[in-house]
Amino acid sequence: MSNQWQETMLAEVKAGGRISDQHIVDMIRQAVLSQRLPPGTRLPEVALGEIFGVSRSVVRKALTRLASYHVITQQPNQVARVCAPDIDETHEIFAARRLVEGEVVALLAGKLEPEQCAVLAGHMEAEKAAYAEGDETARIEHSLAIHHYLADHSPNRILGKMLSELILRTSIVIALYKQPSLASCYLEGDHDTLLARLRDGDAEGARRAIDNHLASLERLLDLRAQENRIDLAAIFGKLGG
Amino acid sequence: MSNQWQETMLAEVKAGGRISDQHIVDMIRQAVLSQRLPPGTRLPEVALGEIFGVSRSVVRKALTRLASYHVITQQPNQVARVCAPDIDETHEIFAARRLVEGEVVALLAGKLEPEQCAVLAGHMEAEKAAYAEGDETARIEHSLAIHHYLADHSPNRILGKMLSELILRTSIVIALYKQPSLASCYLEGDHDTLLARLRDGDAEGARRAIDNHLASLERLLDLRAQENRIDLAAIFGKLGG
DNA sequence: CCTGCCCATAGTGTATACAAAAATTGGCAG
DNA sequence: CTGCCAATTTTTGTATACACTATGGGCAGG
Repeated sequence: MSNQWQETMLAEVKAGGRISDQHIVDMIRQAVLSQRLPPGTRLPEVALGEIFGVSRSVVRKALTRLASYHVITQQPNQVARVCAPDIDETHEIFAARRLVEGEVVALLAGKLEPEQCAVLAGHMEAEKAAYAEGDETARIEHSLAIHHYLADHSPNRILGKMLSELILRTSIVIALYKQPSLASCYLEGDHDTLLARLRDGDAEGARRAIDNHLASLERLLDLRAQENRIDLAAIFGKLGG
Repeated sequence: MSNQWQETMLAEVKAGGRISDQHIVDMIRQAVLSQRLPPGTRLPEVALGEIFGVSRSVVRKALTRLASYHVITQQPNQVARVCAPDIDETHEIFAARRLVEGEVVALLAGKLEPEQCAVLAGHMEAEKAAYAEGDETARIEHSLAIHHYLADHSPNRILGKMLSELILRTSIVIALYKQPSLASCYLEGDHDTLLARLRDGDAEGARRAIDNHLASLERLLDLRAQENRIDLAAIFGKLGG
């Protein structure tokens, strides 16, 4: 449990000063988003308390909220863990996100100011560059920034919040089910097509673009016969060690 | 603060036995759904603790979760209150619900077993009867049962959960903005039309039916120039008392 | 009569103690 | 060597104490 993300958080704590449950929620969410803490990771309350320099009360509040957001699972008397949705749930997450993000971009089509489009375009450029350099961490960062930007600027703020949550859950399942053979889940041109439709004010085109994008992304995952995926990993781990 | 719902809850507590935060969440949610606790109601932690016979720890956990579900609002150092969304947010809630519930019924079209349709038909009959008798409480109960049944049986469970939450939030805004002149928000035939489309397996028809239904419902509310709605209530209260 | 300040009260924020449940480890028997 | 049981440790569940913040009412001053 003495991993990388802990040190990152600790550093941030020491720099920032007072820490509230909101900060803890944000940090853990960020760590999950950027796939620094993988699905299934144990999150004991005392350990988190020591890391953040607060008592269990605050940690518990943060964990309760993270559970509401479906970032972690909490079963009675058991340690909280980062969610690890099964295959069925993964399909449902993607379907829900297609619906919600489709509506958000449809609402957004033709409503973005030029400078807002420029922000999106900037992230797209950066994403492309990061992909070219093979910097997958940076690429994910910019890809997420694009989708979160859409969520944050949704004319319907409720759909925006829903989309934020679905982006997070999508990140989790990508971390879980990404085909090991693939170095990246980059889909060349998808984001550019979307931006073009948004600029044109083509609501239905934007919806289709996002729908295609997410469908392609889902296809990049390995979502067959789950059964022993985890058991195999354990076995290989033993053999390798 | 010594209202009706408290007694109902207390009775349930004495009957049931041990109470967990989940029970508290359910009871408060139910009380909000059935409009027994109106928007803006104060929910102090100690009072709730005494009512349910638990300490603030448990109450706090329940409140944290209710805040995540947007049932209550929690601002630092202030007492929790039942949410009272403004007009803009009300429109957004309805728009989100149209999208989500539309998709749910589209997915459900042609997939319901005859006995499931019978359950729905039963609630619709009961709703109609309650309306005829002027029993608005019972009518709301059955109307909610219909929509919750759809949510609970959504093939996509994630959309189902989202719909549940949106139904709850819709109840809140109806309680807030219902035109005082209207005795009921009953829309004759809407639910029957929906059931017919579901039976026929007409996905798009079902989507349209729900969309119409919700649009009509929204139109029954008084969503003009909010400004002094609350102030007026306070003034009338003073004059009346 | 109205306004602004101050204090009493109510209520939340956080830490901590103790109890109970789950996970782990070790040893022991087969 | 394997499987099972028990003791130990880890971890969560709940209550409670104390500190801090907001709220409302009364009082002095204008």
